[in-house]
Parts: sequence; C-alpha cells; structure tokens
Amino acid sequence: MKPPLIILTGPTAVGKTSASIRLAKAVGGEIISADSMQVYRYMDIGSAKISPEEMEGVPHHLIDVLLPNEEFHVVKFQQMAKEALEGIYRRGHIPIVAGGTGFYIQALLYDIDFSLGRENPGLRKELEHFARENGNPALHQKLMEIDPEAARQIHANNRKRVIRAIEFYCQTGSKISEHNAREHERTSPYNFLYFVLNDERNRLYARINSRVDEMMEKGLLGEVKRLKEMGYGRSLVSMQGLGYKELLAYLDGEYTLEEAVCAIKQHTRHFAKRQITWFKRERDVIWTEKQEYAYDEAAIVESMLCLVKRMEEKGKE
RNA sequence: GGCGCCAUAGCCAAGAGGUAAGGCAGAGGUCUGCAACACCUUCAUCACCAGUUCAAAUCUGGUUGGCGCCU
Repeated sequence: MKPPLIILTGPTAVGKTSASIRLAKAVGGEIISADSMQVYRYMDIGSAKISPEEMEGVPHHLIDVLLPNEEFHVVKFQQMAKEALEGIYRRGHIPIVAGGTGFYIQALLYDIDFSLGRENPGLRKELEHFARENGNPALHQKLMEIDPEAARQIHANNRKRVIRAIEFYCQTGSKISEHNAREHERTSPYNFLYFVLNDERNRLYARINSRVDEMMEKGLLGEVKRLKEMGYGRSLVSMQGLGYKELLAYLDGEYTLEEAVCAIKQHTRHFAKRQITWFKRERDVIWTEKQEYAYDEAAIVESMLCLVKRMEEKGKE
C-alpha cells in the first residue's frame, strides 16, 4: 500500500505558507519544507520563513536545521525529507510537503536515485578550468564524445550541466542521458496529491513587489548585515538567495540601496516565472488558481480537502 | 512670435543611401547532486505626409509633438 503524501507548492509569494497551515490543521498533518533557503538558520526575513507563532502548533521539518555555511542540495534534501517522512508515518500523520523548490519535490516524489555519479569537486574544478581556457564549445565537444545524447540535450553554454554530465560519466562509466531517461520512467512510491497554488501573473508580480518592500521594512538589511558580520560571505550558496545576494552587493558598494531593492523584486519575479514553468511540465499536477476561488483561502483548502478524502479512501482499498 | 535641436519596440540605445546592432523589461522554454542556480528561444520596419533615388530610418519640403534659447 502506497503511503499518502500531499504536496502544496506554487510560485513564491502566492500564499503557500498560510494555506499549508490551514490544510495541515484540517488533515492532522505535519509539514516538510521543500525550500532551499528556509533550511538555513538566521535567514528568516529574506527567505519568508514561517515564524514559530505562525506554525500554530503544526510540526515543521527541514526548517532552521543548517548553518548558512553548510552545504545543501537535492540529495541531502531527499535524505532528510525521507527521514522526516518516516517519523510522520510512524506517528500516523499525513505529511504535507510545502515549498517552492520544484526540483526537490520531484526528487522526493519520484524517489529519484542519486546514488550514482557522486560529486567530484576536483574534477569539477578541472573541467571548469578547461572551459575557461578553451571555451564552452570545447567542453561541450568532450561531452559529445562520451554521451552524444546528453550533449544534444544540454546547451553548450550551460557549463554547469555539461560539467555534471561529464562528471557522471567519469564517476560511473555510464551515460547520464540513459540514467535520466530511466529515472524519468519512475512512478511515485506515494499515494500523492500534487497541488500547485497559482495566481494571475499581474497579481502575483504585484504581491512579490510589495512583499519585498515589507521585508525591507521588517529589517532585511539588518539581517543581511548580521549574517555578514557572522562571517557568512557572498561565495556561499546560501548567500546566493534572493534578497541576500543583492543586499550583500549593496553593502559592497555595487548597488545603491534603491537599485538593490529593485533588483530583488526583478529577480524574484523571474524566479516565480521559472517556478511556474517547472510545474507546468510536471505530471499529475493539480492546478489551483486563486482567482477561481475568489481569493478565498478557506474555499481553496476546502476543495483540497475533498481530494484528500478521496485519496485516503483510495489508500484503504 | 522668432531661431535652433530632437523624434528608432514598454524603456535605454546603435545606425548618417543598400534593405533595422545591442541591453533591459515582457512572453515561452530547458532542467534528474550547486536549482532562490545555470541555460536557451522569441519580440519594430524607424512620429506623420509628400518628394528625390534603381534603393531612404538615413537626403529635401511640409505637418505634428517635445526640448532649449531669444523678443
């Protein structure tokens, strides 16, 4: 019998957090955050992290569990999320995966196998160097020789992915294109419901803009300064987060404050668009358009609950 | 009222006789160990009218709009 799993995602600033609390309380669920930034401590305002009061007693997992200089990536997310899942099932609760990192959700939902092709920092550095010296086409050519299919799928300028494909081959002796094709065929081991909360583009963008203003009012700049004082610098992956990288650039004199705020809004809008593109191509997604519910969150959650009940019945069969 | 300058996509902007660079924004897309990352695609006939010319965004005249100076 497949265990139940509810996913509640959507572009940044649609209102996932508050909907997830409402849903969790209604189904007696626990929340697993699928967010690449909220895992980090001290990054509260900029990551729009839920506060302890806002949790209203609903247990949350994968929030505030790492320091900003610790590594975090899909594989780690997958491991930690699976551990959290076990506990939730043991307690007889329903897990709700809430967050906007589509890649993480995919990794968990389809239990994608990352055991092969472990990362090799040395090799990455070497390939990076090679690309800088000889150009992207030359690096892409290398990939073409070992895995032409992957080479066709990955644009030569996408150096990061080209490097990963080569790395995969060097680590395993097999082609990443074959591995990906195989993993793509997977069916989920969960009895799941994949909700994507969405809104009209214009409204979403307006919400993003005002949310960034709110973050500034709440003291995002102070938060970033504190992180900087603690020694968390710009090279960290965590500090590449929206709001953090721009403000750190401002502190280094590369932007005026006004420009930095503008850039945060801009980058966040771009991000939201990319998230939507991602969810569009995911399978078995249930789109939930806020405008179709007259922006009534209670009604939205109500409709989700209907499906949850049906899922539970299906689970008993 | 007179004189001068300007007028290219939503914005910035190249172009000065040979059939519209580029950037930003927007839209669409890719993504299977950095994913709040990285990457790709796409988007105008040059204010308007009339002329000159084989050929005009580029030259001439006029119209409209804007800017500056002068009385």
